Amino acid sequence: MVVTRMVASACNGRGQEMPDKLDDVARLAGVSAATVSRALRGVPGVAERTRTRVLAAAAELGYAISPAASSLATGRTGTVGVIVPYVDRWYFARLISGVERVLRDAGLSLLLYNLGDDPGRARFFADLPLRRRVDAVLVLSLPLKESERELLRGLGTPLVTIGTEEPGADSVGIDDHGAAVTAMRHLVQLGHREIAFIGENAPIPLGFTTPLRRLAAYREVYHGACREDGRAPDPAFETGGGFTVAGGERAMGALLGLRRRPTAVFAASDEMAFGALRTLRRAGLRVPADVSVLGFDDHDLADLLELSTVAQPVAELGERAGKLILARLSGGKIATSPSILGTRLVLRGSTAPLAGR
Amino acid sequence: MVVTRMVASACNGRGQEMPDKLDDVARLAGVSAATVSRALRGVPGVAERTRTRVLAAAAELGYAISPAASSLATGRTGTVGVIVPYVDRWYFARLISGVERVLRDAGLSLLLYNLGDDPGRARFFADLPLRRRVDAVLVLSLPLKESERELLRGLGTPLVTIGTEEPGADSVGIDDHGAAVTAMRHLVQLGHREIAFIGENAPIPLGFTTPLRRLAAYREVYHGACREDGRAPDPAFETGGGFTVAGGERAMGALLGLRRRPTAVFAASDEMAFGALRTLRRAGLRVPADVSVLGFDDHDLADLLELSTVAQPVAELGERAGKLILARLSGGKIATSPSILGTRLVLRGSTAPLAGR
DNA sequence: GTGAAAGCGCTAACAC
DNA sequence: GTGTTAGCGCTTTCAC
Repeated sequence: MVVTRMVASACNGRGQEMPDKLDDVARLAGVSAATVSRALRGVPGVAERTRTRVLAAAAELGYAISPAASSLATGRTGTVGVIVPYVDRWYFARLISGVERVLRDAGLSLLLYNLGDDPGRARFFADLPLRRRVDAVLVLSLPLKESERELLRGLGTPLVTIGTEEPGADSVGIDDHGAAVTAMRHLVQLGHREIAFIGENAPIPLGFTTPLRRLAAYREVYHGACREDGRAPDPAFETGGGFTVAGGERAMGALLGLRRRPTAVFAASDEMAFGALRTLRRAGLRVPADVSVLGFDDHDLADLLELSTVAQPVAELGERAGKLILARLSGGKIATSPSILGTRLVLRGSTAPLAGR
Repeated sequence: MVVTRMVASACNGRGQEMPDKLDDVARLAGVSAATVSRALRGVPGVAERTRTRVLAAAAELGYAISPAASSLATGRTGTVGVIVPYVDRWYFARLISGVERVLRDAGLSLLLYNLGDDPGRARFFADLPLRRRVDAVLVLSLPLKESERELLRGLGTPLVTIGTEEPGADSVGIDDHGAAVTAMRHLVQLGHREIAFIGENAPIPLGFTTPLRRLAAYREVYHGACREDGRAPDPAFETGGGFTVAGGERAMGALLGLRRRPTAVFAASDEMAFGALRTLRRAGLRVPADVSVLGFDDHDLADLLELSTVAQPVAELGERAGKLILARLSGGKIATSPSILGTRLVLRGSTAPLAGR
């Protein structure tokens, strides 16, 4: 009978069911619950022999501390909340992946909150489901309204952001403006003067600032080039693609409808650039012979589509943010915020010198 | 001094710091803690007037229940654990997005566990960090070893899977085999006989079964077609691409190196098909004139790349799984498992009739 | 180095 | 309907 039961109960040879408590381990190890607690958490003040004995007992029972009880007693949760505007876009998925890796290595769990649409965002901040549920909060590429920021800070946990800077938060990001300027200059150096931009449509749905910074860089360089030539910049060259392939397609379509057509296009994301490529192809235009296209991100498929782009180290941004969290959590000192990672221009087949005319 | 403190403590005009307790609300509302608890959770047995009074008091204090204390008392956590092999691949990110949406709507939180590599996977099952941390577990497209399954079932929580069937778990998925057969038949009907397959390389890293089912369908149709013609199937036509673009590129390269070249290729994922497209393009071969390519998934960019493919409703799979979890959690009865969602063949520009020779 | 006891903040019986 | 009373399972002084 016993044998049967042991086989049936599987998994570790003992008929262990979930409800094992600290005291069970204590009894088995012949010590008090307090000692077990200390031993299991590796805090100093337990004799080595005792510790090993406790560990053995715990292992035998397949025991694991109850996070709820532990967190009630300590106030710590072992969890970090990650707030994102999207999870199924390349950039965000990649970011999450990077963050997750370092949190996991540190033994922390990741609670994922996707804001969804605007009502969803409002509900999130009204309910604040991560309140008292996390030890730290990470906000991914999502500029916060002041009220939202205050709510998050009111949580009393470290706050880290990627891609935006918020007072009271550590942040990691890239030099959006500088990278975009470099990209634009590349187009200008190729001889392009009629350069269009595909960025975000206003009003910006979830309030990104990134597109704004890239737009500013675009204007800086494009207007500068126009000025040198004594021509007027064309405001119709500033379009929005909503950071999606379909949006990029539409934006490019609009640009092709202009009397004055651009000879080069700078898209604030690769996905929009992909869309632009498609519209161009369908219109029978060749890239880069007829139109140069430059993206931003270095999406997994940019290489496949021969897209020239600005590469940013997305996974590393996530990892860096994760490490920042770990540092804050362990009370370590933080290097001067924000921490900026490098980008680089990756030239592939979608940009070329302006064809002489 | 008091004023200074209140200002410093910021955040909502009241000097409220995190540690608000049920009793504070009770005192303010002039009722007992038990009543507050009942009112806040919306359980029946509280007079309407009382409830509103309590709600008002709670709102005034900006009070929210402590999840840790609540979960210690009830045993419920309001959280579901989602286990994935990858988070930054299109299919998984999409799945997660779908699941998250329904969990969020139901007020549940999502704890994300990315297994990472094999050691990571081993560590995950050794530590089982979600133990006692979640009310249910969802496993995404990840066939479990028996020991792993038993560990998860030992958690005593509902177990739901997507893309795999596990004893003791509810599951949702697609008819992989049927969909792949349909895809292959399409190629055969186009006149193709030399059809290659890009699937998973053995040994399978994280143990997918999906590729196996698609491979089986490939063989069934391809071998059948060969038999009719009295030719021998070419085993070299079965290649592995690791479900990545780069893998697909390599696999296609290998296929082009064969003396007997395929006239059509069926890839078990769009990403691998993308890679194949690229290799073909680089080799100077035209798609579909020289080689037809058929994918599987209907990735966001399949449309962009004119890839014919088998569309599967990924987000819906996630949503369905989420709903299954909600049903289990509310003790509802579950429809006969597994629940299979439909797929459809999407014909775009990458497949065409075999050019007459 | 180890144990006893007092919470952590909530919920669930059980009375009233 | 509402209040009282025990816990839920751990951590943490404070003694020893």
